[in-house]
Amino acid sequence: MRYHRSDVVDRAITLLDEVGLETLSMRRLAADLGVQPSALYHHFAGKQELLGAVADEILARGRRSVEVVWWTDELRLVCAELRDIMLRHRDGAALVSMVRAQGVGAEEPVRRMAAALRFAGADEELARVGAHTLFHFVFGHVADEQAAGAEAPVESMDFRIGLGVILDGLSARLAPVPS
Amino acid sequence: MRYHRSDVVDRAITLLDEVGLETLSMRRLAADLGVQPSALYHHFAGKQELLGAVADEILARGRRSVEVVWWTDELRLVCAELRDIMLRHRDGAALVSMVRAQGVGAEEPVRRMAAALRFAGADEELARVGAHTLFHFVFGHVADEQAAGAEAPVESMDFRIGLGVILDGLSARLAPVPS
DNA sequence: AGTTTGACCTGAACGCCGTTCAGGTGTCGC
DNA sequence: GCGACACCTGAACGGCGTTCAGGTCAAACT
Repeated sequence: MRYHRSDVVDRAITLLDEVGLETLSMRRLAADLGVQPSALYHHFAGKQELLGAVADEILARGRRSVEVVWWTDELRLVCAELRDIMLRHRDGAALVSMVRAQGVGAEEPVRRMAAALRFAGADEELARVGAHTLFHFVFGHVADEQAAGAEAPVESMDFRIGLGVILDGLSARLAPVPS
Repeated sequence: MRYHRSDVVDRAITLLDEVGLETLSMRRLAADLGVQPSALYHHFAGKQELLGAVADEILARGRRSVEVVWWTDELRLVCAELRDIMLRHRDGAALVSMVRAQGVGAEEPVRRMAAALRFAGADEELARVGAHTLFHFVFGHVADEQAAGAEAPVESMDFRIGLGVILDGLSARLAPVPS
């Protein structure tokens, strides 16, 4: 069989769901494709780049368009959507966090949150800080859920509460109480 | 030379600062101590346990007592202190996050934050959620700083702002505006 | 139609890694 | 003096990411 870059990414995602991030190795993925490990290096410079592509593909697959009603609702929806996307794949949150921390992809979530904040009237600084704060909350929280191994609770109360806390804090900086 | 568990932990911390988390291997640590790799398994069941002990030691070394003035100041101080501790060691935040996520140590920061919140009048749920939210913010933020490789800015504006956002959100749930 | 290109792959090797195990050795309490 | 035990040796196992020189085959070009 002969593969394209996207075939390899697809199979990597399937394998990720089967065996988890820790067990997902170049050799294992190659064996799964019926190919020598060295063949993968024709498509990717290394494992980091592969995982970056996997993370970006996972994020791209979950895109939904959101009707904007009110900025805090929009951010709430974006965060809930990101949580759903992560919960769709084993170790999804850990993967995306890792990839973003190493600067090899997964920049879209932060960009989206920052854009929503700017749209809500935040200045550049607050948009940047707020987006990172939300990112660390959402992905940290979901990574915890997934590491716990438990099946995803249909609705996590803690997630809603924590998200509400941050949004309230942002709210106070965007729409200060009239004097 | 003959070593105790604590000697190994001490040397591991020094080596961590020298070579970083990625390069800190059992074999390298053993070579550094002038000992066979297998010797380490007399002190620790595996690498995870070693890293857990290292994280706990790093956290223990940074303990300061804090005079409580007002709960939001206390939390601000605790978070700033944790940030300082992490910045003292290469990849400190990444190490502690990893160790906590895998449940092999580093539970004190969350416990301390939760205790402070309970003391401020939070119920069990808000204390738990608030503590995790703060943890993910502090360690996520510092991990980003350290991954960027840049020397630690003496004072990070973004850290203060993000922390302020979360504390404001918590504040709203602890001391609701009088009607 | 014949030739060339280049995408995709092979097979072997290199130097790491964490971990296990059977057995040695020296120090400390009795 | 002696036994117990904390600490270590030395060798091996299986796995990892990565490199490299070279092979193959379909598609594009003349």
